[in-house]
Amino acid sequence: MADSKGRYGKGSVTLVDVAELAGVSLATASKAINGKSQVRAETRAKVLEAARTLSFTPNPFAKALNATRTGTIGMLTSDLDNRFVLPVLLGAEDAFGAGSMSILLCDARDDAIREQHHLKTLLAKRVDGLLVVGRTTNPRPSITDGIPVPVVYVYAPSEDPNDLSLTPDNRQAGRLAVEHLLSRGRRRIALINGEPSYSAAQDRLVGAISALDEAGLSLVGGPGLFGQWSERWGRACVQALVDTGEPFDAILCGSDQIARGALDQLRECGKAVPRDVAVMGFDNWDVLAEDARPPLTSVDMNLQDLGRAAAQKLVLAIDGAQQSELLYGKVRVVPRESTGVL
Amino acid sequence: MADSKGRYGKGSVTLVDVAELAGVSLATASKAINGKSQVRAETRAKVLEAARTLSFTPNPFAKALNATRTGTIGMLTSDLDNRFVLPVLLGAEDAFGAGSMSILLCDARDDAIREQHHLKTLLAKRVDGLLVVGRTTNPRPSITDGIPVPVVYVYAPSEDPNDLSLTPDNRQAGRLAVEHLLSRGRRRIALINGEPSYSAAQDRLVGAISALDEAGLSLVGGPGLFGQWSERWGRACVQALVDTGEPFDAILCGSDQIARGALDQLRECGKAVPRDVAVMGFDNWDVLAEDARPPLTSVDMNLQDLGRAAAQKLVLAIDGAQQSELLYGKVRVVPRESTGVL
DNA sequence: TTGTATGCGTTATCAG
DNA sequence: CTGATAACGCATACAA
Repeated sequence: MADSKGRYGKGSVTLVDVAELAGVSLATASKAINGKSQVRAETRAKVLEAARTLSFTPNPFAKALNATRTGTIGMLTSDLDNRFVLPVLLGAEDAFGAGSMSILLCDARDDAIREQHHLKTLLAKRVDGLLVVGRTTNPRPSITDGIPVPVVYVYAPSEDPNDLSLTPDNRQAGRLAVEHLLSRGRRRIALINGEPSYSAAQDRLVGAISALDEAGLSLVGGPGLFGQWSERWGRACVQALVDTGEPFDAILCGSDQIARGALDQLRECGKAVPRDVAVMGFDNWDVLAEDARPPLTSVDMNLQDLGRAAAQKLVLAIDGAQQSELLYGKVRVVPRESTGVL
Repeated sequence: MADSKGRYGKGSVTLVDVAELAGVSLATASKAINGKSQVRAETRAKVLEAARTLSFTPNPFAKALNATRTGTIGMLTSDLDNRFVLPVLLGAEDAFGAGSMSILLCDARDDAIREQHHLKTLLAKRVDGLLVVGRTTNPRPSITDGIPVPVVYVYAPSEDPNDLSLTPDNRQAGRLAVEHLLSRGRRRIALINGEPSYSAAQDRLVGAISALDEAGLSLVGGPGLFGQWSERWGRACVQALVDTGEPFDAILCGSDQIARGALDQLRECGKAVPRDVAVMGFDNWDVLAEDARPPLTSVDMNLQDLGRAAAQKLVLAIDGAQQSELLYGKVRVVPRESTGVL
């Protein structure tokens, strides 16, 4: 806060002012305010009262000069302009805010040079810890070496297994998706995947196949249907699938966007969803999923929880709890009409 | 940075260490590093060299203790979980980053209590200025009163005309949209609008009508087509429009989502786009617009530029340039196939 | 229980 | 040009 004149700096009220008004010494005022035990209750009350009437706010810089903690953490994002980092950011902000930590935001625009620069800046500002948020779930280079504070990697795990990373469980996502379709009585499932360079695409495929395996089934059209994360790709694949004449009763799509394309094309091909074909996607992007025709079943990656968990881990690490592991965030199926009546 | 042992605090290298190594006094070292003129070039070189070998980084808190500036600004968002604030955030981050200012991020979750709390926190951290980012373009309550630092409002302008606000020019957006359609030879234009409680919806309508007026035209179906920002609403309106039998050759949609719904329904009604009907939306949301069938013409609100401009204004204000006005950010039409061949 | 004195790392003001 | 030295606001060891 500021003084009555609404200014910082010279004009603002300091501990000395509070002490003066309370009629005690600087040291006593400090102890009273910081809840130290060696001060009479009565005195403490006086000080607190004085602090309140002056609307005293301790200068964080003077404080940080002695303390080891600064109460701020650095958030280093690779690409803010990405709808996946937003929920992570949100979750982290939520968790930190609850613990009265502030977050310093830096975005690297997916550029290593900028990342180095921002890293320097954050460390210069003496952040207590670092949260590194990736652009994809592909493992990314570690920055932990030589960094004097704890680092937690979210979304994109670190390549170094000695680091602490949190990433959504894409294998489990693939598995759950298939299990959901199986539970709806589907047996001939095709998978229209996204870009092969994304480990999310690969991992979901692995999960899906293993779930199918256990049921003695395999993917209609084969496991190699990689392409783009776009509606266009979804449409093209459905058309190709129909053209082959191979029967199928479900399409698992690598993303909600792909699923939207698939839905459109199925309609044009005269296939009813979910009667003839069940369709589901990944990400549970509400804007796309809820207004699809019919509303789209999707796997929610629980990104906000992931961000929250990462923040909590970081706080723990700052408090000295050394951890190094790769943690997988829980995911869940959100059923809607596209895979059958509820 | 940290010392060779990679720690902060007691272990880290200070200006004293640098001075010692360089064989000069503390004061001289300080001047040399801060580029003060009263120091021999030779001496300066020595100091700089020493600083480099020790990888000295000035302690920002000690610095801030004397200075009035802290080099950080507070960003107070109303709702991070909103795709419109992201570009604004990005632009601001970009502008601040270029000027070596850091941004402290706080999200109020659209809750006044939380906002007050975060405001307090930010001020306690002695931010040099505040950027308040709204959730919609509806004017929002001012927080400027009693705040000891400059405040700039982005996206949602302040209700107080004495504040400095930046908001996208929605009227101009409506006008440009209509002018674009007119330039494509369309004369019978309908407007499917979003929620009436959004001033964005109202302002765009005003702009559209005035442009039509000047051409001696008026909206097909009347100006009252308010509803939701959803595909569903777009579909419903198109159906209703077709049912009335009233002829139309263009549909201006309040958002890209609405436009997507409109496109879908037009196809089902056997209307070809853009041959029979031109369609355009607002926001230029790439994911929706580029993959639409056909790709959707849309008005880009230039949110990232808006954020950048706001950041620059804030820096100016921090430097003492008092300003108080409501600035409108430029918007632009991004033509795609849905309004005609290019 | 309270007060005094000192240090945290830097910048700024003076002398030299 | 350079170097002591006093702030800056707070916490804390130590003395009373």
